[in-house]
Amino acid sequence: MRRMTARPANAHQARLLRLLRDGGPNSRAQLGDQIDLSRSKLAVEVERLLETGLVVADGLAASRGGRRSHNIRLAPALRFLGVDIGATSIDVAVTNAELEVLGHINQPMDVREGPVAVFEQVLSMAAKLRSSGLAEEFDGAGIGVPGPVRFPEGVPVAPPIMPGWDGFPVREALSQDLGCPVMVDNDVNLMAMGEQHAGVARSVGDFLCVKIGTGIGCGIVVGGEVYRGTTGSAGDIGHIQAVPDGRPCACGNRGCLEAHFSGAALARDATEAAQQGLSAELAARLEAAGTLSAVDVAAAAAAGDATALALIREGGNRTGQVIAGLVSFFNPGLVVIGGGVTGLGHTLLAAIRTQVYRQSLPLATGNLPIVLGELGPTAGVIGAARLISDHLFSPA
Amino acid sequence: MRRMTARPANAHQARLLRLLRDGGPNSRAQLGDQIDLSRSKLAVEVERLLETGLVVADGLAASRGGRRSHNIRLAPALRFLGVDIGATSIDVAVTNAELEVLGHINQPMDVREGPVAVFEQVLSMAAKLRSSGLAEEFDGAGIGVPGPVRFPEGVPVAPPIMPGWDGFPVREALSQDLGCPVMVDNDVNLMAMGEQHAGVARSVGDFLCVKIGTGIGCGIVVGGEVYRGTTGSAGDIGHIQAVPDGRPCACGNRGCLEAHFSGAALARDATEAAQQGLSAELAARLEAAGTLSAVDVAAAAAAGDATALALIREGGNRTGQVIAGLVSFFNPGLVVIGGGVTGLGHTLLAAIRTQVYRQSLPLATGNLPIVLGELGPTAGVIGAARLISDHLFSPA
DNA sequence: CAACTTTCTCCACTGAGTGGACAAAGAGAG
DNA sequence: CTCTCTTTGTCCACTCAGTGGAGAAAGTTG
Repeated sequence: MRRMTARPANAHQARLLRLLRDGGPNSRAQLGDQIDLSRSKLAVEVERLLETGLVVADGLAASRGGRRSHNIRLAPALRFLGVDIGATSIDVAVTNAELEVLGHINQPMDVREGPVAVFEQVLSMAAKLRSSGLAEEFDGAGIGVPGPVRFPEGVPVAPPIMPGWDGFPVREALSQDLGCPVMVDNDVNLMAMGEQHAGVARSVGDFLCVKIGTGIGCGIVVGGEVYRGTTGSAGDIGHIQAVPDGRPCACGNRGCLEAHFSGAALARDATEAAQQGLSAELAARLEAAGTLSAVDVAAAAAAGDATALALIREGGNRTGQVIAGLVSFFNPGLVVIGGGVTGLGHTLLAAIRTQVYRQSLPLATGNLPIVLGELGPTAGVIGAARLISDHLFSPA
Repeated sequence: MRRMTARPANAHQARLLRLLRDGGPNSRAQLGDQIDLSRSKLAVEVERLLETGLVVADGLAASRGGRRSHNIRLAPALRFLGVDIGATSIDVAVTNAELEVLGHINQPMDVREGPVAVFEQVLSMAAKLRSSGLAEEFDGAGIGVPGPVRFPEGVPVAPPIMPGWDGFPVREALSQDLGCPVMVDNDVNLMAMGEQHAGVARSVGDFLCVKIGTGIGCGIVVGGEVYRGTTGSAGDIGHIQAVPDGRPCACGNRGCLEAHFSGAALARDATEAAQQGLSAELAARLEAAGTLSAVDVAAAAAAGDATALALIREGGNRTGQVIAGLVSFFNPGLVVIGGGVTGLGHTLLAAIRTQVYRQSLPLATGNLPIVLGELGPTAGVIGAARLISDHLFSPA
């Protein structure tokens, strides 16, 4: 089953694998410039990696005025599977060892159906990708779930929106089914890793990645590493109080951010507004579809509907207030906004920025970019692939 | 001048020095159990440390059924200076290499007098400790200032309550004056390091340390290391909005936590209450002293004054709400409450606990102790000594 | 073809670290 | 007191990671 039987034997080899993953194919000489090793030692370690098959030398590069270099690259047949389980859909992608997405499919789904039903879908999607010729087998898989995870074991804990998943051995089950190593993490953390690897957060050490979808979560990256907290629930900002004595939330409290702004809350507020006759635009869409979603609000806003715009702005203000607090506390070098609601675009971003720049101190905001994620739905799957590759490209 | 000329030559030696600092005197055999080195190699490194004089072997320990062991300990003459500059007072202490406080003095002061005047006081306090025979010279000094610091350079940046300190080269100036290496940090971070080294936070990897004094700040420890943020302002929670459209704050905004609860805010509110005739107890104290401070409120509360208790409770609730948000976000393993206002004791702690346990999700609070710091004013100076010893006990 | 670059390989040498043998020094049993 | 066992510390030969220099291989430029 499992194909990538070899693992780097020491820290040098792990380092080399990551350099090749992040920097693409390279000559020995170029690798030598990026790693603190003599040419001799480097050659030895590369040789060993070639023996294991993790790395191949294919062809000669063009000369740069001297002897032509051998191109060293990660084994081109290596394949990682990235799975991003949201509240209402599944994303599955195949990547090569450089974490480039070779194929990506998406399906609607409801997490509340429980892990067994969801895994069936994931496996059939993986099979579909495999049968399309993108991969024979997978060398590793990363998977994100929309709730807190006990990271070392790869098991969800007390996930509010995923009844039936509590304690389910996701890592072990999927590893059995796929016949390869698996790592599990919170979906928000994977989005952060994705934007860090291939998106807006490259070369930023400390940043926050706020994902606004059905719920709201926040990935925290400290010194280039995802911070998960003591019990794996770090970044769970959806239940921070945004409005004193505000709307009741599913968690039992009142005024939680998530109760006031999220995909679900926005749909609810838009429906209310339509029923109260506040917006002809929204009412028409409700009439047509029978139900409203965040996408409808985005469309209405794009069409210039004042009510829709006001809803987005208010939600952005709430979110911005909470983020302002987090910025004061955490002093990040970057804030990334992502998730399904980014379809709301710059109206949302402007509202968030206004609040943060107004409320936080200049020292924290002076040089703080607040930007939309640039990878969209691929952030999660790339992050998932990166998670497992980080694991496999570390000393055994 | 400088006495501790030697520094550990490699990571092993640094590790050994820290083991001896944190675990006290030890035999070679016991050290071997705590470090991943063969006895032979260990003996070599210990021998080298003995040669440098950083470490001494004095006497034999009692036998445990075999050959008696030599006691290896850090040079008993090593002395660190810990300085904690608050808004209204200075704490200075001398410690030995194990960071035990040998002498500690405190003086009232006003940071707004500027760095030159304050440093004069610090130096005279240090001289006093020296002349009392506790130290001949200092091998290193750590200093905490009540504002953000550019850590690598040891320079305060844009400190709101310390006009005149912005950009002042604290590290370099003090190093010149004392003739020893100096490290500078935010006072709150030092308090966190102190409680981590010798207080309630031993053996906790991720925790928050909230210091409520003239202002409010929060030390953040991630994986045993202080997290300082991108510009050194991490943990600056005093200006998180606690009350929408609340009291005006010195920073220009409204409703900042610090404007509603802090030593200064409490004094102001108590004075108002006394003048409005809400509390005979507070009015009497105001009459007697001409002015009220947080200490008066604490005393009135201890005497059972309802108004004072209400003020403390309300402040605790505000603070607790903010901390609840931080707990959701950061998912710490411990929250420590410290600073001058801890004199308010369990009324304050109870209010904070109530808010946090009520508002944050069970997964984050399930096993979360919220406790008062156990070191009081020595936390800062111990943290300062630890800061410089961490620096000196690292490979050169 | 000569001169110069760049890349890669080979090899002798250094030095960190290991593990086992053994010496030193004590406790406890008979 | 002697013998055995335990604990601590020292010594030494050996392994292996890593270095740096010499030089071969394979180009470009003039």
